[in-house]
Amino acid sequence: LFSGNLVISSYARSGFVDNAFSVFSSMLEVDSVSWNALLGACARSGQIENAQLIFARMPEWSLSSWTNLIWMHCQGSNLEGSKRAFYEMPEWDTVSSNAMLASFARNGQTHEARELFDAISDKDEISWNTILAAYAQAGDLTSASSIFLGAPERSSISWNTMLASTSSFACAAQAMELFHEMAIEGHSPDQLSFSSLLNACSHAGSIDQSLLLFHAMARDHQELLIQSQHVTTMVDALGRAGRTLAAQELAEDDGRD
RNA sequence: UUCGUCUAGCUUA
Repeated sequence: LFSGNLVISSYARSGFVDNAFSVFSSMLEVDSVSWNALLGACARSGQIENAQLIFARMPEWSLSSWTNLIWMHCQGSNLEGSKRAFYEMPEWDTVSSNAMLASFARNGQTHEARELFDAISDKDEISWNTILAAYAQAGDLTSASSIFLGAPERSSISWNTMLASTSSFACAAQAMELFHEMAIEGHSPDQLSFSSLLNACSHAGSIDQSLLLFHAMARDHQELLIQSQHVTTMVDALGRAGRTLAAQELAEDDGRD
């Protein structure tokens, strides 16, 4: 049973829903973990019909089952679906509330997100990061900053959330500043931080600044390796700016066409 | 590590 569940969940994570199904049906005995793992497999791969069938057939519903539904509808930007599941479930915990919070955030419902956030009694780091993301995605940098500063702790995810929002809703200089503060506070910028920043520069129209930054990345952060995705971003930015020659050079440096 | 929740861009367009 234990090992069967382990196999189902690993298939679920890799997106092999069919395999998860066959393991499930071949098991002599299943429990609620098996059912939830199977439900999670469908939810993750967006098989909404199947997920609903499984949900209906499950012998019992746990917090995990409901949270899977909320999360699935969140991924599909189906706010009503998330809310239906959330309000139908008998009790809430921090994880299910966080999932609902994410759905509000993704669908731009910052007020409802805030109400729910305030109502969560045991807020964890994810609750804070999710409400932060709600404001960040809506471009409300003022509220985002106050959440960011008010949170009990700031992880790399919090920093990246702020950085991404600043990159798209404020100016490149501010994004750059955050980027440096992040490092000073002991959170190494990662691939996400870089692409936000590159994007900020290219949207600011300062292609030359992007190029400088790009080369600085290669120099100062070799431990991150310049990933081809960044090269792609740069090439695209150059292309959009009509700098086809520079784009070509960059692409060739990277060994592509 | 037997099940559920948080961040960007690019691509698919």
